[in-house]
Amino acid sequence: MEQVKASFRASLESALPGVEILIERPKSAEMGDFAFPCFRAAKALGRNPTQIAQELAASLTIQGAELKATGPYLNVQLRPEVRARLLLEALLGPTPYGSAPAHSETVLVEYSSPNIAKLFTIGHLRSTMIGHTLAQVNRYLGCQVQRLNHLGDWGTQFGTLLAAYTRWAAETNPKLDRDFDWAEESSARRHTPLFRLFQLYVRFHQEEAVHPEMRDEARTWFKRLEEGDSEARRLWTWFRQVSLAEFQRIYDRLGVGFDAMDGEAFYEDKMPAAVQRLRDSGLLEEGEGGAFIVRLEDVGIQTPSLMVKADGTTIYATRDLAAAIFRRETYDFDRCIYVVGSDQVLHFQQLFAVLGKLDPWFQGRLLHTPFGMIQLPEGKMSTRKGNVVFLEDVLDEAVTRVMAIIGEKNPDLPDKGAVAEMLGMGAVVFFDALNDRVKPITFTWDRVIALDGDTGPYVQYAHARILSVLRKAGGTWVQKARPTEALSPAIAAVPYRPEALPEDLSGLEDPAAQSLLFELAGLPEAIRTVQRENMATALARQLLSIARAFSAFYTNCPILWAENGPEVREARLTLCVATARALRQGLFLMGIQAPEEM
RNA sequence: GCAGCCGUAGCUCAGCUGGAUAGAGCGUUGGCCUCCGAAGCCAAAGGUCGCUGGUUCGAUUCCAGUCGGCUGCACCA
Repeated sequence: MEQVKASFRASLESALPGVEILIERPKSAEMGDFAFPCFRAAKALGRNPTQIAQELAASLTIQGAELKATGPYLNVQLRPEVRARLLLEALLGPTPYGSAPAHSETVLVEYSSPNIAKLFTIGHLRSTMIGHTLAQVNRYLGCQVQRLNHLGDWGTQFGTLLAAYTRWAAETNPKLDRDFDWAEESSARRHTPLFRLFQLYVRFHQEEAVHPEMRDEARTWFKRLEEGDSEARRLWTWFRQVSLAEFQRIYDRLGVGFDAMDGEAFYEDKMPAAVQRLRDSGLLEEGEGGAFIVRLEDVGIQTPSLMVKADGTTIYATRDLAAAIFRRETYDFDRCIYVVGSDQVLHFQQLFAVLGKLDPWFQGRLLHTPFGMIQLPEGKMSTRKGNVVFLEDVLDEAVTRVMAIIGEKNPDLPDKGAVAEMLGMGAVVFFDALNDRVKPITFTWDRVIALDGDTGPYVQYAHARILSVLRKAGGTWVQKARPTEALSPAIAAVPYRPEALPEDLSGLEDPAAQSLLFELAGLPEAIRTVQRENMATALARQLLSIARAFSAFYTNCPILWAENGPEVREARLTLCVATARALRQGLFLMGIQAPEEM
């Protein structure tokens, strides 16, 4: 495939010296495999693009392909059997399709980053899954990736929690004691210590609205924590432990993992040095009320970055500063991607500006990939106010709905629970990836857990149907579509195993088969788009196109019919194997599993 | 007030660094299971791409302005 493109390019370069050659991918298989728009050439030569296309079509030749001038476009259309041969060779041949050689670029992805002592809401899904996909795709494309979970385990919010706990823990619920065995009741989420802590947190904010003086109480507690007060530290450690146990269960369900879980507290002892560096470089100035700030007007940011509060304590900007400096020393990274909501764009602009002033090394290496918030139909979600949708409720509801459908359509399915879990996660996670990450999402159950149409289960269904055909085909067909080892979140790619191709591929001349091949050809580019744009949309959409093309192929081209002859059967089964692998690989990069039956 | 993001079919959204008839899903209407899984397939209807200018051979895409919506604007994260 790539050789054909290269030879097309070479022919064009010799025919049109001095003209920049940009080869595009046509919109559909009927137009061809490669397209050369002649507009630039026309401008450079001062001639009519349609005429140029016609002349080129007449004068050039490409082995195994037809050159067609369609208006101002010069299209290369491979002969069906050549196209099938080249693409299957690329998909199943000795070299994994679309992979890139490993290179030394080190990419850090900071994502998920939940706050300790709060429950995962549907809002946390976005950072977690976008980050996971970016980590997977960058690793797949050969980068050295470090997955960082910047836990929100420090800050004034802990003052709030400590104040709330010491005020009301005993009266609210005697069982919410520091010695409470959280494992005892962990099955009932609404009764876990984490949920009770969450309730205390909400209550404090409610009462604080009436009694503003309580705010000082929280601030004092945080100061005690920051100064190393033993009681504050002891409670903090317990809060953290309880929270992490809860978080881990959700990460396990989503198949998400991390290489480092250093939270904000980890950087606590690294902040003084960071602040001192700012001071030494003359960037730190005293602002209103005795706080210390870095002015950024000269780089177009009117709001200064506050680094030390008037009471001498730190702020999240200080911790992000220390974290970036630490990460430079630890990883010597080429890129650091912060997957954080779009409500924090200003914060990251400030942070990057401060770091850039402090050390030009940081310039161009830091990237904030913002994403839109999830809102409820009635407005913004607020943990403090308590009107939130918990992520685990959404995951559970998705699984429940899938179970109901399985009970109706495939009641004899073995291992229903595991399959329902894969499909439920698939629905929720795929939905998150489907659209541009910067756009806000209004949460409704039916949207987020849709199971028909452009959804994860649609792609999973196509995969399951392929496996069903391969099972019926017998022999080793199923093995060919299976990975060689169990998949885990720690690896970025489904293990690759080359396959020999049949001699005769005439069974793939049908337009539906050709169309499927065309969509499969688009997968590597979609994966590179994910890396370039730092969002999974292109990959999710390409998988849908492949699944759709497969469904059409499946209904139009009988695979197992004996009257077709063994050559046709083998060619179509081989295409099935290639499709199953592509779907499984693509879903896996997104953190979605593909069951063989559903 | 200043800054950023977003306005594409009834609804939810794609549209790849400007380019071939603007594409999907949901919903609506009508077809398709005595042959591989109907969680599916096929077809129809539905759009002056918010508005006005500008750049260009060519703008949904780039620029300016304008209207509408969302977000942020120092001691929360």
